[in-house]
Formats: sequence, C-alpha cells, structure tokens
Amino acid sequence: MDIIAKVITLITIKEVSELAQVSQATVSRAINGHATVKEANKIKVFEAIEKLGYTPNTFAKALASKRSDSIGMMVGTLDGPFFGPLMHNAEGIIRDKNRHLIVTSGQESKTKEQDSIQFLQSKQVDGLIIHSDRLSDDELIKIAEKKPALIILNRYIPELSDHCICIDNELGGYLATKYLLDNGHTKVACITGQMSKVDSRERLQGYRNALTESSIPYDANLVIEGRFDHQGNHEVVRRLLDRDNEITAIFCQNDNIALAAYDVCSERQLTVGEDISIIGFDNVNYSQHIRPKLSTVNFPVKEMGIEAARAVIALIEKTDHRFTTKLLPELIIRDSVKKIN
Amino acid sequence: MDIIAKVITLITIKEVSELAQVSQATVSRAINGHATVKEANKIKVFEAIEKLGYTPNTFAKALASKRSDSIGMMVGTLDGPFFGPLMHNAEGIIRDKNRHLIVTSGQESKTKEQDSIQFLQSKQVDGLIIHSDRLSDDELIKIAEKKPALIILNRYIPELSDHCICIDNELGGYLATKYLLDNGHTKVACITGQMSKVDSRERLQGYRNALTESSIPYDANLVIEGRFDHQGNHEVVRRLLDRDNEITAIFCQNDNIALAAYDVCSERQLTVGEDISIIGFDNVNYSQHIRPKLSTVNFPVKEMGIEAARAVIALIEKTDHRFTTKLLPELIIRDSVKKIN
DNA sequence: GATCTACAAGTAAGCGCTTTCTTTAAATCT
DNA sequence: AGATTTAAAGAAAGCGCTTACTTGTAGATC
Repeated sequence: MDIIAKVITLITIKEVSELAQVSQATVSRAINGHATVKEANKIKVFEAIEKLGYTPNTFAKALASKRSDSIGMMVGTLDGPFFGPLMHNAEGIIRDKNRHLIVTSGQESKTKEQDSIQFLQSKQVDGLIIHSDRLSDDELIKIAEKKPALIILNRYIPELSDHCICIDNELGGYLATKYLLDNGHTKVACITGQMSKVDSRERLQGYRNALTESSIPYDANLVIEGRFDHQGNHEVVRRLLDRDNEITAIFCQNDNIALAAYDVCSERQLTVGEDISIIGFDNVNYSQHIRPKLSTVNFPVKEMGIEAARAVIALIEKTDHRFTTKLLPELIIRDSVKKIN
Repeated sequence: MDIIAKVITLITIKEVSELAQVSQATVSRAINGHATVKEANKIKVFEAIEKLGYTPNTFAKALASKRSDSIGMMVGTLDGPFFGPLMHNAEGIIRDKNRHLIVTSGQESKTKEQDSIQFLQSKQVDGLIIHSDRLSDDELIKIAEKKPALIILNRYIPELSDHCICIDNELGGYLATKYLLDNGHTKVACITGQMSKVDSRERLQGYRNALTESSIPYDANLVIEGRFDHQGNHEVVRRLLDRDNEITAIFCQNDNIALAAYDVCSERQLTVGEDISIIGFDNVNYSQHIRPKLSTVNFPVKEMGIEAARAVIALIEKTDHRFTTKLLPELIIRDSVKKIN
C-alpha cells in the first residue's frame, strides 16, 4: 500500500519540468494555457506530460489558486423524478465548460441542508446552485453575500431577484384550468399542494385567473388543500368529491395528486377521461405510463438544469450573459381530459 | 469581491492557534481527535474555533495528509429510477461516517465513463463505487490495482470477486417464473433484455431452472430478446404474441418491458391480470402506479446502495467487515397475474 | 537527589501547485 | 552601435494544513 501510494503520487510538476527542461512555472503556464509560453516549450511540456502520465493534483492547484473549478449543487434528494433530470442536465453543461459538479442532498432536513452547503463551501466550489426547502430567505441571502455566484432554484427572493430561476407557476395554473374550461367544463375543482408553499399559491392564482377570464365565480368549495408528496391525498380527493358531486374536472397541482385522484375515481367507478377529467402538473416520467395517459402541465425541469448551470457559470466568469429567470410551463395534452358541451 | 474573498479566507489554523494560545500543531491535533491533547487545551481550541467561525480548508488538509475523506461514485446517469435510490442510500451511510460522496455519471459513453473516473481519481477520493456499463473487465481490474478501495456494482468479475456487489439474477428469474407456474400457467413466455448483458442471461437461466423444476420443456419460441430501456419493446411484444396465441403469461425481464407489454395487450383488447398475466423485474417506482398494479421482482437497489457504502468504507479502513456480495431479489405480488387452472 | 520515562506541546519541513517579482534575451528604435 | 522596450522564462514565496522530530516537564525509579 505504501509503495503503491508512492508510485501513484510520484509524478508531480517537478518531474515534468525536469523532463521538459523548463521551470515548473513554465509547465504550470503551459498547462493552464497562459499565452506567454513559446510554442516550442509548450510542445516539450505536453510531450513530457504524456510520457510520464502526469495528472495535476487538484488539491495543490486549488490551494494555490484559490479556485476549484467545480460547482456545487444542493438538491432535496438524490432520488426522485424531479431532481434526477435537474442534476443530469446541469451536469452536461458544466462538464462542457470543463468544470465539475458536486451534488449533495438536503434530505428534507434543515440541519442536513446546512451541512450540505457547509460541505460545498468547504470544497470551495466556485459557484453554488441551491434548491432549498428549509432554509429561510435570510439564510439564503447570507449565503449569497459570501458566495456571489449563487443560483437559487424554484424560489423567488426579491433581494436576490437575478439569482433566482423559477417557473411561472401562475401561468401553469392558468393554462391547466383554461384547458379544462375550453373543453366545456364549468365545475372545475382544484387540489392544491401545501398552501405554505408559494408554488401552491401561485398555481392557485392561475386557476383563479382562468376562472375570472371565463366569468366563472370562484367557489371555495371546489378548492381543497393536498400535498405535493404522496401522503394523504387519497383522503383529500374523497373529501372533495363528497363535497360536490357535480364536479366534472379536477386540476391537480401536481402529478402525484393526480395519481391519487385516479385511484379514488376508480374506487368510485368513475372512468377518468370519461366520467371525470383530470389534469396534473409537473409532467413527471410516470405520467405517461398511467392509463389513461395523464394530461398535465410540463415543468421545464430539464431547461431549469441547463439554465442554472449556464447562469452560475456566467456569474463565476462575470460575463454578462443574461439568463432566463422565469421559465415557461406548457400544456401536455394526453388522454385524461374529455371534451363536453 | 477582493475584500470579500479576503474575509472569507482569512481565518486559518494560525488565527485559531493564536487565539487559543497554543501551537498550530496542537490545534490540528485537537481538531482531528488525536489523543495526545490535554483536555484544557482542547477546550481552548474549540472555543477559539467557535469564536472565529473557523472551518478547515479541505484542500490544504488533503494536500498535506493525502487523504480526502470523500468517496467517489460513478453511476450510469444522475437521472432515473434505478440510480436515484442507489445514490440516495449510499449517501446516507457515507455521511454518517463523516465522509462525503461525490457522484458523477458515465452518461452511457465509454469516454465519459473514463473521464468520470479520472475526475474522481483527481479528487483523490479514498474509495470508489463504480457502476460501469462500458468499461471492460480488464480496465476495471486496472483501476482496482491503483485504488484498492473499489466496489463494483452489478457486475461480477472473478478476479475482483470480493469487490463486486451483485444481485442474484438467476434467483430472480426463477422466482418470477415459478410464481407464474404456481398460478397454473404452462405457456409462459419470456422477454429478455439485451442478451449482451449478463443480467439478461442470468435471468433467463432462472426462467429455465423454474421450467425444468416443473418438468416443462424449454421452448425457444416463447423467448424473445427485448431491451432494458424504452426502445422498440412494443414491436417485440407484438412479435411474441404473433408467434403463439396460447401464451397466458409473460415474464418481462424488467418493468420497462412490462410497460410495453401492457400497452400491446390493451392494443389487442387483452386485459392484463385477466386474459393474460404479466410479471416484471426491478420494481421501479412507477410499477405500482400503473393499472393493474404490476407484480414484479424487487431489485434491492436500496440495499445495494447501503451495502456498497459500507463495503467501500470497510475497504478504506481495512476493517474486516464482511459484506454481502450477492443480494437477494424477492417477489412483489400485486395485481397483474391471474391464477388459472 | 539524580536518572530515566512518558506524556504534551512546539518547531519546522514539507504536500504540489500558482503567481509575483526578477532576470535574461531578443527586438525595436534613435 | 547603444539605449530602450518587450517577450519569455526562472526563482522563490507562499496557499493552509499535517506530522516527524525535538524539546520541555513532571512523575516514577533507584
């Protein structure tokens, strides 16, 4: 083990410089593409590197330069249909820019979120992409003060307005509801996510806007609070259906809720897409696997990943690339909504 | 920015040592829990750390100590129902051990897989967990020589036998088929994954074993090659069904394939769980969301993540913790298989 | 009381890079 | 040709830690 360790770590910039017969400084400059190295020396250096199989020690490099060429990302969980594509797409961009993504998860706990960010800071990431559930606005603002290359996902903080990348939830809610209305439904219910989350409130506002536009009065009876995760939505759907049996369509504020609605409908012998119409929100991967295929509103998570990556790099490099801070959802029409008249 | 940067990086072990009135070495020892520091000094040190808000510079630490306290993991993609839980569960264990997980993805390309591993090596991860699709056994063996704390997932390499964590695919295939047989089916088809993958071959062997046990001759006509991903399985299912219209049950070698089977059955007015029985493999999250709920074989991906994390730490710490190299799949009975007689 | 141990703490030499400052060499100008 | 500017390369001082080695001190031993 000792021997192995030595063998591995043996090749340093010093060996390269000796083989190439230049100074360490020149090697360093050649590697990092500083313009002031003569072509002939560059060649000698790269030949030596090749011959020795040299790879720079990132720690030494980071320590000396105070840069890490890596970007940190904190997501809610490493698992799940939302964060997967987010990480995936961000990583693609970041790699293309010769940087690296280090991902950690907040695990739905405030302490773990703090830990994660602390960890990323300790890795001296040059930039940070954060999707936080638990941290307060103030805490995020504090982080932004320390680390100017910060992007916040899916959350709007006025003080940090140009660091936030969100989707237009209100538009999404409007689109979903309008689609139902356009298909002739007038008794349109809405199952929201937790009202403590802005996403829920914004989507609800979109629902109201669509109603208003069609001159249909808002009926509080048709709106009920569910949860974005899997817990307890079945019961909520049942309660909603018990409240009013003239409901012909439900806007579920995410696909999870729609899933529960599907179940309850089948419980009650209601055929989705026939007896009752359902539209979801998010367009997670399984929404196309359930039958009838779920019509929903696409959450542009892929674009969010890409945009976040570009934005954070722009911030790091201080280029004045303007990035989109508000992404647009769009309607995905499948088979769960029936046209009536 | 300059000022901010200075403020951030200002607090080093030196400041701490001055405030605590001990040497830097003592501070270092206190932080790292070396037993040779007097209690009184420890207290002084930690008070100083607290007061200054000191956090160690990981790069300096790694450079000086040649350890990084982090573990690298390469998965196929950051996205998807399989790798999500894998990363998630591994991270949990690793954090508990005060280490960190750095995840990269191979992106289904050999070059990217190599890049990823190179990157992780350059971060001097103390251990490596690899799920490789594209690297050859030889290449993995070479990696193992350099980095003894290596765990390979879902692949068996004899030379590295105690570094591999796999699932017993043969047992899984047997379980699935036997369940179909036990329910009275005799014309049991099998749609495999790509036969280039050992998973497919092993699962198929399990299928054959179950058949043999029930004295049912193997019929090549009932076996057809599909793909583990989403491409082209519909066509494969159609071809299978055209070959023999007495098939009453299909063992699909993963849930994706089962999904395609569901679709084709509905195309042909066959009710799954009634006219035809289907069993999948993997138990990905959406298998419980489709209707009828899919009976399948659970791939213990969660356990795999946990086991991999424990194993790699054991290897790093050279404790003689024996870990399970072969995980056991088990039957998940839901609604897609009908009992006949 | 002198000598030996053992324990704690300090000193300082790196770890492998980057980068400022300096030197050298070549090119340009008068 | 000599003075001046410019380009390229080298020397060396860190970056913030760890750790082998050294020193100091108090208790144990005779």
